[in-house]
Amino acid sequence: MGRPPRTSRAEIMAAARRLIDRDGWERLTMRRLAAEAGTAPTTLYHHVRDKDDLLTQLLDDYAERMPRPAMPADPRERVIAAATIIRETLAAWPWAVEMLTHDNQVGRSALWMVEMVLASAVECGCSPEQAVDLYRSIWYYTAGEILIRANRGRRQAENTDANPRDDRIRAVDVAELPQLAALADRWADLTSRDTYALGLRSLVDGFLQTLPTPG
Amino acid sequence: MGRPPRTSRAEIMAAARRLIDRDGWERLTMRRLAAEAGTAPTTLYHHVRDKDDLLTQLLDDYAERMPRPAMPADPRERVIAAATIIRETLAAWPWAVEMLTHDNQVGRSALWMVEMVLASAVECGCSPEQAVDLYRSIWYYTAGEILIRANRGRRQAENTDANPRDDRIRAVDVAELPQLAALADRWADLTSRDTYALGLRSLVDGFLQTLPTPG
DNA sequence: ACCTGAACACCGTTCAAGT
DNA sequence: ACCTGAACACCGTTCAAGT
Repeated sequence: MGRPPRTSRAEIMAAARRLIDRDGWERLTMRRLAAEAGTAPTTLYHHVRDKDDLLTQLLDDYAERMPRPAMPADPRERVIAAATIIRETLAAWPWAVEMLTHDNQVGRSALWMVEMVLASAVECGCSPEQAVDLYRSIWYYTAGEILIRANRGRRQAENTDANPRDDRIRAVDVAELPQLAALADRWADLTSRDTYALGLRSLVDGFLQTLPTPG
Repeated sequence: MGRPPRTSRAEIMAAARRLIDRDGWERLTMRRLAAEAGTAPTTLYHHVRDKDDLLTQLLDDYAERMPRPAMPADPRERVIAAATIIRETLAAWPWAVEMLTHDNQVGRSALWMVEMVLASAVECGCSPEQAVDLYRSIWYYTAGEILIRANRGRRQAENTDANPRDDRIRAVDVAELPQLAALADRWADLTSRDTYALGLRSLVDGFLQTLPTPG
């Protein structure tokens, strides 16, 4: 029962996706993955170099599935739109961001979005160098937003009556920290709103405004 | 030899700091920490609830050591200055950011910096809600920058001749990705520059510019 | 060629037992 | 009260042996 390859790369990847979607990204271990794929843990090492290699391949596969919707004609709006797609794609799979900050390569199949930001920025009047600077600023902002938001969600799930975490904000010294004290009650609400678009637009507008207007 | 407490919280924290500074944040384990502190791993659990608790205490201690330099008079410059201090403080200890995105509470002793941003933003003409939005945008940008930069450094160290990682950018399709192709040779240089201040200023300027000018 | 069990060198944490 | 060894339930990875 078994001379032809019984376990394929595709099967392993599919099992990994199932595992992540069902149990969460942090529960993906080689041993559990092997169980999910129906093989021995050691067999996996015939198809991937190590766990890092597995994750990289997983990420590339995911990036390939990313939608490539039509882009607005206005270049500035195109920068915004491209960033928003990056953000929405990654927000749906926040583990990918954790991966991206660790193995910081965007993956071949996501490069078209980097290109989109760069080309649009140049159309807005940026030099190539400035385009890279803008792209990097947007990426920092986006990666930070997703990471923090993802872990916020996870923390909220754990935040039972037994271990409340917001006491620090609540018990704030009114004299020394008046703004925080005044906002303490509304802090949870205020920080749970989605303000990604607002900050993104501020960043892009603020960056482009320093350039000489074309024409 | 041993009825009075031989191991104190302070000793454990000092050992943890030594371990992190010497071997790096990812090498901090309960077992290694115990060895460094000269006790049994199980003894640690008398002084901290679990590893997460240890890290939180470690972070609070660190935040307390943070400098509180004089702030500029101009409120907009104060926003910039406060953010820059956050960034510089955390950049010196990047593991803290990783911690912060996981256990997303700034720590009591860092709250004065949040207050600084909020109060300055209000002085710039923000409503309290807008001040929170600006603070959050800045925090996303800052956290992302530090995380990505920290892991960039780590990756560079590992990037031997044997496993080059920049091939993706180099082997880019000139027809489909012209901007990237044109920048390929300079990509490493361009992305290693420190552009934190530039992006921060863009973000703050872009945000504040949408407000009605006071006076 | 492909798969496997046993083994190595680790983790965080609990708990009954020691002083 | 404070500390401890043994143990539990895990990790990623290697390697010699099996079909």
